[in-house]
Amino acid sequence: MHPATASRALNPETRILVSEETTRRVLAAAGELGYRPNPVARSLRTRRSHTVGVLIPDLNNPLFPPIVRGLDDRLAEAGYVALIGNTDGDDERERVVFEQMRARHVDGFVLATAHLRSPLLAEAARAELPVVLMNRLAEDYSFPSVSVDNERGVRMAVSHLAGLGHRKIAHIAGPQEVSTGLNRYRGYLSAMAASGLPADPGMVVFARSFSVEEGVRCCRELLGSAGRCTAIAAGNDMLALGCYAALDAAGLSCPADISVVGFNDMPFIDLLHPPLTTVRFPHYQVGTEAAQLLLERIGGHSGPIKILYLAPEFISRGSTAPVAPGS
Amino acid sequence: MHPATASRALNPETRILVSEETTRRVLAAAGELGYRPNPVARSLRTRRSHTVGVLIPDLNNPLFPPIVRGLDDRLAEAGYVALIGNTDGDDERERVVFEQMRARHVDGFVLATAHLRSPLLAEAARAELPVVLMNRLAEDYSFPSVSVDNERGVRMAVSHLAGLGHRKIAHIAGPQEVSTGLNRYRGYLSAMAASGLPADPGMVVFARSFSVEEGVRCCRELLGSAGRCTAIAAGNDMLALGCYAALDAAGLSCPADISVVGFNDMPFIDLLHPPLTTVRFPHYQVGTEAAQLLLERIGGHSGPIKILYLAPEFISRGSTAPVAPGS
DNA sequence: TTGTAGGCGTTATCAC
DNA sequence: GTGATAACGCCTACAA
Repeated sequence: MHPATASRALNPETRILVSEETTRRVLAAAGELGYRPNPVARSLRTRRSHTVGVLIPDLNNPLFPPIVRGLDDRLAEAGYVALIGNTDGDDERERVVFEQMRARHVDGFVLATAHLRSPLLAEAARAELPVVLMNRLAEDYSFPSVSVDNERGVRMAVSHLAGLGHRKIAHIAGPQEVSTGLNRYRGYLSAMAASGLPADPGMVVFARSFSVEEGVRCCRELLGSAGRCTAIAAGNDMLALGCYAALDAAGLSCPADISVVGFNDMPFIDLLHPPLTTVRFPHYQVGTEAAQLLLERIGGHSGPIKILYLAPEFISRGSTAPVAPGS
Repeated sequence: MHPATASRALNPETRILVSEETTRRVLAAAGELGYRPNPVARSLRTRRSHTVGVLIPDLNNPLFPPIVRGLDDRLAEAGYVALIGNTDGDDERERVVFEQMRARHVDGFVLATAHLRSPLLAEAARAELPVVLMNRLAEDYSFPSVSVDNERGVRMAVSHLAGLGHRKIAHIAGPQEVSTGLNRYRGYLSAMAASGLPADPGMVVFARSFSVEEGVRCCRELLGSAGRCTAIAAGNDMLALGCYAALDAAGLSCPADISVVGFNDMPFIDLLHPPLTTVRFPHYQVGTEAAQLLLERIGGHSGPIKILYLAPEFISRGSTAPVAPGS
């Protein structure tokens, strides 16, 4: 037989070069023999691995599973697979995993882990590989990215609280080296201004990480300060969970004494007592859109860099209530 | 230069064949040039992709992220990466994903998705590829596997309830085509016998899936039956969550009216009201051990097939209480 | 439309 | 201890 002809017949892209009759026979034979083209050999020849690297802090963060599924599903449609790397927010691990994936000749990267000033971004730029940021933003527009409009999300939360009569609205801000932390903080400031509420610096506490423990610590700090707040807009649901615990420990009740709003709408967060009022984040779509953007770049699309924002949705549940008359 | 020699020097396994001096020079040169061996070419030659396929039902099930991290971490140590495939419990999707991974020449599989009578297992056997079952069991010992001792776990739950004075202990059983569902049901039966409690068939309802909705349905059914139970041992935490909802809807309180025990100790399940009493499952270790078993098979280890059970741990929290005197 | 030939980067197997 | 050579399976000029 004629291996080259068979190859042409097997590959949908080159099939037009082959007579229908031959194609038919080749496909039939391939079916009989259970023939499967070897993607390794193909990769060696075409220098395409049909593989992309995905760096996230930690798959155990409930934020990520739906995002990863979105990525995976869209990538699979295009014949790609994702290699997932967990970095635990550690810069060194991040670098190592990135290098290992490069060594495996991934066709591109989706980074959900980059600190705003991470050396990884410079390295990625040098690599001249397609890179898409997810749930993070490069402020200088040097990389395509997909994220939720965090500022708008927090504004929705704050104006909801203001609408309930709250004036002393505190914010537990996430880490400011991370774009979500920074932009939600900005959203808080602008929302307070827009609602005509005073921007009291004592009403903001900065968490060192998006964790329950930090939420507890920050909430405790807020409770200890003079002129106590009547509502808390937390940087995310984890921090809000910390508030629940701290309020409980302080003998305060949510929402009777203090209202709490989260951000993300984590799975099962609606089952807590009280069910958490929060800002929903279209996790799955963040994944599919990031995959889409990356596929476009991999496909040689060299148009302008796209910065995609997905709209957040405000979810009103039981953790917010009108301000108590006494306050 | 001498490509073959360089190759030998670069590969730790064959380095002994090369003089120290040469090795030193090669490594130095490689360092200078930023040389990275191409794993694709290596795979083509050695027929090893250093890649393994992992099939799970759904990454969004909170059970899986920690398991996958365990797998990933152990595999990474050995220079392997995991390709994660979500099958959503669909036999056809399962087959397709499996085939695609085979086409990518994975070196082995970790299956967490196989129904007891899934055609996938036969296919896997035919493939003569190393396969490890995770959180599932092949009853005929034809595959290595890692799972929790489900029977023992449920026995711990039931004897805890019996110790609290409960005699009418119901069970919401998971799907019986899945080994976890089946074995936990068996555990319930044997525990009831061991505690000298009657095995009333009316006290068992079978869920069609491990989901909150099915938990609601089954719990409702239990509540509707005569001689109502005073405690429920649910097949897993999701089903227990369904019980919470159904009890709520029926105006009953947990644990005052009915005690509930789950299985898995899902993340955040301790934050519910009441915090769920459950059986902990060492998720991460299931992942690392499955990876270990697979690596052994891939490494040509051809000893007897290992069936590994990890011990469950009983976690007593607020959803169980002594039986009410009136009952 | 089909055949031919060379090469992708690595390593196994010789021979030296 | 090192060099030469072929081969892994596929793709793609180019020639026929």
